[in-house]
Amino acid sequence: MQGANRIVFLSMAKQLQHVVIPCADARLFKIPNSCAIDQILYQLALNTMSSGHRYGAFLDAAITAAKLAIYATYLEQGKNLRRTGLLHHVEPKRVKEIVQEVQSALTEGKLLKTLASEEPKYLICFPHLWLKQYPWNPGQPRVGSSEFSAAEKNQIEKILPAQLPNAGVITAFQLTELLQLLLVESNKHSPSNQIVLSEALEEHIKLRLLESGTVMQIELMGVGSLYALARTTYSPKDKRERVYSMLDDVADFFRLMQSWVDEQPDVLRGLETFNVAPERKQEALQELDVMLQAWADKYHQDDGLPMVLHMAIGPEEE
Amino acid sequence: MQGANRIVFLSMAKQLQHVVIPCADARLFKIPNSCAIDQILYQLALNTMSSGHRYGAFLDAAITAAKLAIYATYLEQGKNLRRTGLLHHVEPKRVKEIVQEVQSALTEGKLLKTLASEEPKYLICFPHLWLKQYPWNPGQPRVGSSEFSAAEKNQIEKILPAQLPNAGVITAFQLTELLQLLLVESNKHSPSNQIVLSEALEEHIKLRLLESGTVMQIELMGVGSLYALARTTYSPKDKRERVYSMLDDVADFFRLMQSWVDEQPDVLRGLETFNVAPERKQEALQELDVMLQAWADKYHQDDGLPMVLHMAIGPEEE
DNA sequence: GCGAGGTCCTCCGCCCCTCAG
DNA sequence: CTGAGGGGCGGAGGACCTCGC
Repeated sequence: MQGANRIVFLSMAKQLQHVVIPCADARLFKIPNSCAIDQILYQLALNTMSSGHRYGAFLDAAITAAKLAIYATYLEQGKNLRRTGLLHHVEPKRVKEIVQEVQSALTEGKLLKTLASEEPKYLICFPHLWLKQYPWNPGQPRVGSSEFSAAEKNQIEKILPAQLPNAGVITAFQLTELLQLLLVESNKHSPSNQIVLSEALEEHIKLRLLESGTVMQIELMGVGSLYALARTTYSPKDKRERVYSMLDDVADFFRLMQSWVDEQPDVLRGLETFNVAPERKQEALQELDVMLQAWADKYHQDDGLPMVLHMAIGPEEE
Repeated sequence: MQGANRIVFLSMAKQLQHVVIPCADARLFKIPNSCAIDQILYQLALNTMSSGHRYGAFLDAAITAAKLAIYATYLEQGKNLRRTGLLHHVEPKRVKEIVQEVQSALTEGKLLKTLASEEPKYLICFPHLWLKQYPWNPGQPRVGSSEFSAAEKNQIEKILPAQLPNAGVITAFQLTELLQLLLVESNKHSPSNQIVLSEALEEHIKLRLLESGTVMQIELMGVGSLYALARTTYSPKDKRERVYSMLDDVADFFRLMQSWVDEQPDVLRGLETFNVAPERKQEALQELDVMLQAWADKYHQDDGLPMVLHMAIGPEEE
């Protein structure tokens, strides 16, 4: 393995631009026999899972939400296990476990299995860990491993893109080590919910990192692969910012609508459906935008009650 | 059992107004370590489960949503089982099962476990079935069972509220029979997803019916209970209409925001935060309402493109 | 790389029962 | 009617392996 005069052939450094079928509306099919909640759940699942969360993580989050709902009922029903169980069709024994789990989360700070803000930590934190563990300064060889001769290292570097973060190029083994380390750190941070890095999980994470363009794979003919850090942040799509805004908006919109259902004062729901002439569409949207801002400005007063307004407008469905 | 001169004492006909702890914000606790998606899931769980859906039904719906997301990825990835599995950390074998399940739902019309499909039909349809099976006409005795003497029947009827649907009063046994029948009908309608009426499930449904005020229980001292239909519709809270509107709004708002993320044309997102003086609040909200309608009217044109606008405004969180 | 097949373990959604306060 | 035990079944998430293409 240790390179004598072995010839290192490099395939194109590829950023794994996989064939993505131009089937952008794959996700738009109508769910047969569904209601509004089903639609919302589907939207959530799409956003969650296509941003890199595991399938199981989404299910866990949904289960956690349901457990919290059970806990809320439990409190509302005067801490009556049996009754709560009956209302939700859950075994009283199970209700008790759930209540204890939620309580220990609320008081002792134990963590529930939520999506915990962000993308999976092992994806978000990965670039930072790499930069820390394998720093690189201009002038040094990128390839740290002693498996390669100076000539080989040179050859490898030639094929790398010009603009790379200041991080070393590492071997497959080192990559696995990094992932291992990441999980250990992550587990240290949250003592419950211990994750073990199974082979299956490792492969999943590697594919996510490659597919998102965070990591770049350099194939060496016959002797495995090297890996380079391509970006300092994990970002599955460049729409990231917009996706976050969307989810925040939806969550807060939901909260407001719930207040509206509960007939809280000072909450207004607006719903307008109408038809607009195509040629006046832009004009209309622009006028609305200006109008709203003017309205908010007009009534704004620094020491007043903080208010928030959410709005979305677009073509009607069907 | 068959009544001779047995004295039938009735406890107060009770509509089971159970003690509800004035802990209306039980459901408002902050989820530790959560993100927007977690909040949305929690809102969904609360609404789903407090409207009578089973705990397991919500989980099933979430699982179905995740399966659909997997199917979407599968299509996007050019029908590559292994890759899809890797991306979402699911066994390829499992992916295959999921794909087949979704496909047979889309093509053969097999039903997925959505909330709509399992919409507590057994709650919604129950009053109608009762009316059909045990009709009652003014003048007849309400109590059909031959277990009771005319005097006893009279005694029972005196205790009933004045305004009841035109349905007979039935025994516990007949109630169970009704539930049984309901499940059979429901299963006939959807050959997959067979539900069996276990004792636990029966108790769950009965409590839901009582707790929602759909059914009324009349306790006979020592000799079991009778049941009367109190309303012709199942409505857990009187907020039902508003809840539906909310969920529809949120789902459609979500759809529009998704279009905004994808930078579709003609989609506008609006977000305004500002402070308003308490004394001008009402004025401001009213002006906004009027302004929006005027705006929609101004640009409306019968043969134009159908557009929809969603808005919610209220106090900011915290 | 891909699909197809098999095996294992564990958790948990459900089902039922009893008994003491 | 409540809590607190008991026992049991089945499905499915998760992980592992080999084989043939």
